[in-house]
Amino acid sequence: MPELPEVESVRRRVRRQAKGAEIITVHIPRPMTVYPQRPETLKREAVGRAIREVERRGKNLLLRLAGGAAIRVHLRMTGNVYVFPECEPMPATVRAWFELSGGGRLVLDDPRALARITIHSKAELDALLGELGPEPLSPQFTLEYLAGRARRSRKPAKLFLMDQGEIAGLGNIYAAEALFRARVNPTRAMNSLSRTKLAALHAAIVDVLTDAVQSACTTYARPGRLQEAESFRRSVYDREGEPCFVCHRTIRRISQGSRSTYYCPGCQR
DNA sequence: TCGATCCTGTAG
DNA sequence: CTACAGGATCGA
Repeated sequence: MPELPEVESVRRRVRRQAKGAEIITVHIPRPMTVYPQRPETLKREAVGRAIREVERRGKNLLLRLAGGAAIRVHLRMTGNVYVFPECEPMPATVRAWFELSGGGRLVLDDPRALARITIHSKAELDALLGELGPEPLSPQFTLEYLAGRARRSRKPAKLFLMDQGEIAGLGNIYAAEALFRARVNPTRAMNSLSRTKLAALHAAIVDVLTDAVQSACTTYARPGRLQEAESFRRSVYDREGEPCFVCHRTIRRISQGSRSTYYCPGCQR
């Protein structure tokens, strides 16, 4: 669901509202939320600890706790995290929540109940995050890196971009939008792209995500559904049958890896 | 690489 | 009613 830009907006909000607070109690109204761990484990390891920092790695939201452990929140398709004042009633779709010192409640809200919260030691978390590719908005994500990985991958470009082990944080929307901006056909095998195309794709990924982070962070101040940022203009995603803004041909939808891919058959050859 | 699975909401 | 949804994982 939320992709990197939306998770980043959540991170900034949660950091402002929860950094420094101590976790007083833990409530897991929906035990599956903690799968494959047990609610007891999360309670035992989190209660009494202060939230030292709120970070993001790919689509993972990380609450770094005093003492070295970290809580990992993955929002999946429809999750959202925010801090509620104690006095406000919580939605029925809250799947887990922490009572914080100072009276706030840090809440994981998720109608579809697919989001997950787990707690990890430093070593455990490092191993988990080690599976991820580089952050696309960090200096580690270079054209050299992309070209090196591309050379070894026969995957269609769209699936490559969505592979969290290649690049961390792109999902269905921004992968499609980056391919459009780079004028790359989503079905093209990664190892068949020219250096020029790879350079365009690298730049497009950075541009699209930079724009989207900007939009997402201005769109979400408070609780609500995390759709993609309102002010981000989709060029292809969910525009099947509509005209391309650039060449006016009809946007098409195909299936890749049992997900929808949208693209412009004129611009992306 | 596909299909099922975890779930609920919404659009058609 | 069915199809589909911005994610990820697992087994066939």
